[in-house]
Amino acid sequence: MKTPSKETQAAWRALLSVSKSLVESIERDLKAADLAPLAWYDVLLEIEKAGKDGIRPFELQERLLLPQYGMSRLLDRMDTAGLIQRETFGDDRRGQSVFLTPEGKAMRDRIWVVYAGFLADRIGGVLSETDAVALRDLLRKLA
Amino acid sequence: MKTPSKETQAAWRALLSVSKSLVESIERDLKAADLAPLAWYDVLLEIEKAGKDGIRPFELQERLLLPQYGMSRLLDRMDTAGLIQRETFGDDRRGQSVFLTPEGKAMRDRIWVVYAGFLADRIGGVLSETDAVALRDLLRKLA
DNA sequence: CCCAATATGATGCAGGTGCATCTATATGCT
DNA sequence: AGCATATAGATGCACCTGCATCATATTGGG
Repeated sequence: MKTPSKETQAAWRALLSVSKSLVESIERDLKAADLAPLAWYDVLLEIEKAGKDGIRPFELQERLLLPQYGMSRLLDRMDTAGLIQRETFGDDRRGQSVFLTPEGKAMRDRIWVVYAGFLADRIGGVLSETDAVALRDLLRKLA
Repeated sequence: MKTPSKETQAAWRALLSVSKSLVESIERDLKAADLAPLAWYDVLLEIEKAGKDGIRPFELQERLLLPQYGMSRLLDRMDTAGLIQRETFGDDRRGQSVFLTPEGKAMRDRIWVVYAGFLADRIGGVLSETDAVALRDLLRKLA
């Protein structure tokens, strides 16, 4: 049987526990500030980056690594919350294009205040620029 | 507003996406082999490490970073699946001690075959020992 | 000794996720 | 054109998770 080295196992355990702790931490911060969760931020950001033509749900799925049904329901909730709009368009009547509402844009901005603080504090405050680059490079090897 | 550097943001995005992808990947492998999910493995391992006296649920919560109700229900399911046993004991009649059944031990062993292969392949195969140590150290700074 | 505070674990409810499947439209092969 | 296949997105169902709260047992202060 293939057996991973102690170093491999230690790196993996650190990866699991650190990412879990950090995600839970930022999610708590967002909830405490009455803001939407991280997944919503990612969607809001992608839509905003897409610009005035909006973006197709299936493109969002691919970029954010969500399953199709997951994105469908996430967009449902964000729509209900008034943060996005979905419009069918003539080109392909199966599809739709997703846009931010002003409230969606405002929500992204408010989340970013908390999120940026978290990143600057919990990551920027702990890792030097050199460390951050090294970490990113090591993680990329795993991708 | 505090703004995290580009390097900080890139490291964070890599951390999020790599840990997510790897976890989904091992979960898929386990499911494909008809085995229990990762969280179950962690519990089975901790119980086994605890030895013949078993382990208390609240100790499992602390070690595995699960909320109390999460561990309570996880143990319910594992009990129903016949992998563990819970016994109340005289010392503190609020509490209980958790033990592996033979099936639980067997499940842990079978999961480890898949899990070890995954780690050796997807991490050990990609990172040198030096890389693995460096990654672990960088992640520890974030903990 | 008694009562408030604390610790251990369980549970009702609302909401989120995975899986399979469904509907509707578009494309391609003959 | 006609029909099989593929693509975009929605949804029913079972299960899982978070939150609040509960029940029970223990501890500590007066």
